[in-house]
Amino acid sequence: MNDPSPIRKPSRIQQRNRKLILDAALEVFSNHGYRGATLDLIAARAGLSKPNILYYFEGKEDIHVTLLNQLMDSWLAPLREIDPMGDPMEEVLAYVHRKLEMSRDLPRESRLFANEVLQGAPRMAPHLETVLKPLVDDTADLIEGWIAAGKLAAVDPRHLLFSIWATTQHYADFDAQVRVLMDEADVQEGARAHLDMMFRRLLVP
Amino acid sequence: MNDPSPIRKPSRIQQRNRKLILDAALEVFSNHGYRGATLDLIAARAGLSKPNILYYFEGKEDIHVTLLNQLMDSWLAPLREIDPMGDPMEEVLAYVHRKLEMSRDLPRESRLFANEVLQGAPRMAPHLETVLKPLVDDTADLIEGWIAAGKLAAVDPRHLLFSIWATTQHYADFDAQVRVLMDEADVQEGARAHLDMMFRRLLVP
DNA sequence: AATTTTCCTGACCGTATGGTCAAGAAAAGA
DNA sequence: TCTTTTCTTGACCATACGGTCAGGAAAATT
Repeated sequence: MNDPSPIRKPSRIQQRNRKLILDAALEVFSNHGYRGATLDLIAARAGLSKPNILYYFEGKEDIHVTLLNQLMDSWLAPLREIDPMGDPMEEVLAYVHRKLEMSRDLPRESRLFANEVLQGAPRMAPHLETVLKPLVDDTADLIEGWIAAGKLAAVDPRHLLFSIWATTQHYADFDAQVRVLMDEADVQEGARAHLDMMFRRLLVP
Repeated sequence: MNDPSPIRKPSRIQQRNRKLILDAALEVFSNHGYRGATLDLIAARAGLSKPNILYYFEGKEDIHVTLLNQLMDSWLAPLREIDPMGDPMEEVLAYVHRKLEMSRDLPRESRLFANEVLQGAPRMAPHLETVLKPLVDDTADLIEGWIAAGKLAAVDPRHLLFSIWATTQHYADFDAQVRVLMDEADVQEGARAHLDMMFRRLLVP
């Protein structure tokens, strides 16, 4: 009479190996896309055998979905941090800076996300609808309130968010191109100054 | 004594079928990425048999590279159209608008390019170096000249280009996400107004 | 120590996929 | 018309890949 789904806290080995696998998978998926990634590659990078990978996850898709779910949280955190009580201009600019820092510190996550959306978000559509959309709707309302209060120039909040996402993530997603075109060592600082100026000028009432 | 590489003008059948194949391949590569695309899919979409595909192209990679090479031209055309004799502000804004229109009219090309660069541009690095970089260098010089003449605000020309590319291509590359977040019918017009305002405010001296 | 549970792997399987080939069908050239 | 060249395909091949399984090793539990 075995319990079909015994709720057991994961052992130390389980925690370690799942982490190893997810980290390896993030590397591989973000570099090769879903189809380009192979279990053998993930296994090799994780230092585990392929059957052992399948012991911890149900399959390739399970790993991918797990990564995407984890990603969503850390990905949207900066958006949730916007303080409705703060100064509108500074809140938005701080958000831009946080997103740019994420692009530098978590480029694999950015590329994983880009890959998924680029293919039409086949494994993430529900999450976009249930998690991202409500948050964006709230943020749009907040920004519209700030605009109505005369604190920000009149812009479409959604197009503003698109611009912020596009410009900041560009440095992670199109890194290969950026590196060809910029010899400079400090791309990050140039980007920071540029985006700060761009969004400041856009939003000043 | 057969000439090993007889320079023959392509027959009508050859022209038609190569076009069919490239169009089908563009569709498939841009939707599934390089690894996700299969010759069977391309063949089915082109209405030809798989061996026939291989009669016209040496292999999968050959098709992909051919597409990328063709892409580069049409992709950079709007940049070449910037007129050094024109009004700086209007030239840059016209470029933004052209890029946005391309994003709407040629989304497959945009996604093909994005896919390739996302994976580190493994099949396009030479082209970026030899074709894109010189053009960007020239354009950067042009913009710096305009800035020095007091016609535009002082911005880093390369970061400006990144911002233009990122924001305009976003509507093609992240279409799946845009569609979730915007119920509106006319995303294009909203984007046009938004980007016009953003870059105008950024660049006004 | 004995037993149970968890963890791990070599060998294997079915399918998908890029690519080949021999030979026939259709155009083009004479 | 006859011949040559171009075009087309069904059948086939080798490899890669996601996934399975039986059984052994290592931990944990008793």
